Amino acid sequence: MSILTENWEERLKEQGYRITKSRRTVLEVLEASPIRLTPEEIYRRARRRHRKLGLVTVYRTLALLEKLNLVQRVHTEAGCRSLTAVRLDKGHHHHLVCRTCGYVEEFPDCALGSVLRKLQARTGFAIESHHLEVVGRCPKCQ
Amino acid sequence: MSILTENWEERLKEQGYRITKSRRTVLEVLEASPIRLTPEEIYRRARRRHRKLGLVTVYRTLALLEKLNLVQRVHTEAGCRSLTAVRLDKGHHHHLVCRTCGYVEEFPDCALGSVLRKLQARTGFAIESHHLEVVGRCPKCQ
DNA sequence: CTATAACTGAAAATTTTTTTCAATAAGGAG
DNA sequence: CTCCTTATTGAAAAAAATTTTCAGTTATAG
Repeated sequence: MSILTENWEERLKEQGYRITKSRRTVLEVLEASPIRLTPEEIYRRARRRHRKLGLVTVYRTLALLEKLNLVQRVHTEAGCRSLTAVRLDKGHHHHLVCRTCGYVEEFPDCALGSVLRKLQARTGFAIESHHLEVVGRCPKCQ
Repeated sequence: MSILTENWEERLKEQGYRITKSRRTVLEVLEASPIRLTPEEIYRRARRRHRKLGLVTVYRTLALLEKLNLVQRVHTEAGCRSLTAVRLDKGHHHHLVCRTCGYVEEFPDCALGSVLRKLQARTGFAIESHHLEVVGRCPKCQ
């Protein structure tokens, strides 16, 4: 369990949300998975622990966990439906994703500071954020 | 018109595809738009020039143009449905996107070479590609 | 323990995308 | 230019993904 998700209950409570079996289960499923999962996959896995769980609740829970930055969407050319748990509480990080099995690894360093400053100067944009996704094959899938 | 899209007809023909009014119109709509567009938006604009065009054909055409790298998907937190024309034929490039109006600007320099080499060495991944999206507010929207 | 407001599941609705299939049209051969 | 083959198209239907509605349930503050 990561630094971040250790205190997920507090995070929810702080904002007035309740701690429920559905939320706990969805988060546990994502935490336990080294690979990215779609809402449907999360639903199937979560139902093994929580029989009455509905797919709708999975969607709602994912939206909440995403808003609280406990969970993130993984963007790839194949689609942007799957999600992964946020494991580092370092704030800024990106994803290294295996094209074959979906394994996701976080990495904190992107060294884009100076590139973005130049880009901002050149274009006149007020740059607010950026999103980097690195795709390859993990050691097992090579 | 960009270097790339100047010879889109040849590109299609090379691969055995035909040049049709639908394909021409969809590509023209995307080329003429400084902002990213969803399939639905492309359909609405394209129909002004090509009345009988069907939404299905827009989807099929976009899939083809994407495969041929004449068009690209723009990924943002708000969703990954919209597309933009590829304007530079420099090969590698990324997108700077306005959060407010959807204006898209390409930029070629990401300076990630050494970061990716280190990442590959550290993780054992065989890194194949990466995707960077920078979000901000364009000069007009600030 | 109780009250209350958040949360839930099921069903239905909506939105997005894909498939099917008969009709049409692009473009090479002649 | 005309014919022929085959890619392409539009419409309808189907499938897939996501969201809304609503009545019943449950977490938790007091």
